[in-house]
Amino acid sequence: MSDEEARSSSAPLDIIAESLQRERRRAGLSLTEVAKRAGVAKSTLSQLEAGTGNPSVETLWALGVALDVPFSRLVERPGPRVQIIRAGEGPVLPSDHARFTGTLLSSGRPNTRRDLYLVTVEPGATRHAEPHIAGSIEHVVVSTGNLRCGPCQEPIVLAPGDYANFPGDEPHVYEALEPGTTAVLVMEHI
Amino acid sequence: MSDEEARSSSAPLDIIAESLQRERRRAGLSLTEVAKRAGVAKSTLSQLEAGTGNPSVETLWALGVALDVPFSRLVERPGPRVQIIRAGEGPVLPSDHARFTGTLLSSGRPNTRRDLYLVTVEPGATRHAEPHIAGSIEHVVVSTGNLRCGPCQEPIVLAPGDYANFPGDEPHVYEALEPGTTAVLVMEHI
DNA sequence: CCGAGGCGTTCGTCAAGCTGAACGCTGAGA
DNA sequence: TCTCAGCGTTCAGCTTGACGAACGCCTCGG
Repeated sequence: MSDEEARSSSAPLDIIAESLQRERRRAGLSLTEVAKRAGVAKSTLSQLEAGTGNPSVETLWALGVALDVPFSRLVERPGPRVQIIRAGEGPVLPSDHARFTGTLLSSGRPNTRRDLYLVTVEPGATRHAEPHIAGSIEHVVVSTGNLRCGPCQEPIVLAPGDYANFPGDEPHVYEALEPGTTAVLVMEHI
Repeated sequence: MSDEEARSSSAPLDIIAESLQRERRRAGLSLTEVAKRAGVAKSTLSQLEAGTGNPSVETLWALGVALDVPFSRLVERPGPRVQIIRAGEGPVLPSDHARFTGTLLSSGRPNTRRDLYLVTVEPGATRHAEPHIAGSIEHVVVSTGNLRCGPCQEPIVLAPGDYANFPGDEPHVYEALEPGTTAVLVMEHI
């Protein structure tokens, strides 16, 4: 990339500059006011919003508190808007067992932190899932049927409406106890 | 808090110190190696892992890249392990309409970025939800019944298994078209 | 018409983060 | 046993971020 343009994605400092200004505007606050609340010099904030400067964590943290947004909102870029996936549509997870289907409903790009699946499981075969990347957590809400799932050592049984979460970074199982078992799976990558 | 102890939660610099060391160990890398990959002096990294120092964003970003973890992993604290909430249990969302109940299944602390709800809606009343904090997105998967939901201007109708997401930071509605309508709601705060 | 108050930017000064070199330490290998 | 390579820590220096004051700009209100 040449110089000033097309850098609208990569550099963290530019993302911070954008985020800082966006969040401040949305809060309807003046630069002066935010600087005062955060306890940083307004000159510092001015430079940060201009993309100049390389804030320390303490400075950025203080600004996050003053703007009342989680820290990570300031260092990452926003996303799209509306999506619908009808039952039966959407990309289907490749599965070793025909009795297990997982449909990817929502996924962020590589550095995103949660995937949303609709899974259907039929009795007769236990799906042994290999561990995913470290730190991931799986959240399961059963819609219909009964599902045994969880870490291999300590699986749990969920009925419709039941919810559980467990580590996804160690071996775990999915097994239907009734035909037509469906569940919503939120795979969270921290 | 007195001095060194019990500070295991608040200060961002301590969180960073922990995270940096944890991620480095899990990657099986030496401090020297990580510093080299990230292009920062190993003295800098040493101080950061010791909790001394207040890194700039560029430095921390480089370390995140070198460790191959998302930036936010370094500035936030890990979580618990396993949880189950049986149908009917769990804290219930206060609602203006008796015909709408939302049960909080999973939530992080204030700075967390997604809440997981099980909602049940009965026909007869439309729930007008006030906008939540900016940037939030709502993901809905219908378990049973039929649900009309979405932004006030453009609501959509979902059948069992259908999925949709829409901005949660503008007015939106939930309305059941059948008795016994239930859905899983992932409220994502970016 | 013009002074007051707020806004965001720019400039010198000072403290603090980042650096590279030197240090003590441990373990493998001749 | 001695050596050497690699580890993580500590120490002066230079660079740079954060600060406060002064500046130009705009909008009210007398």
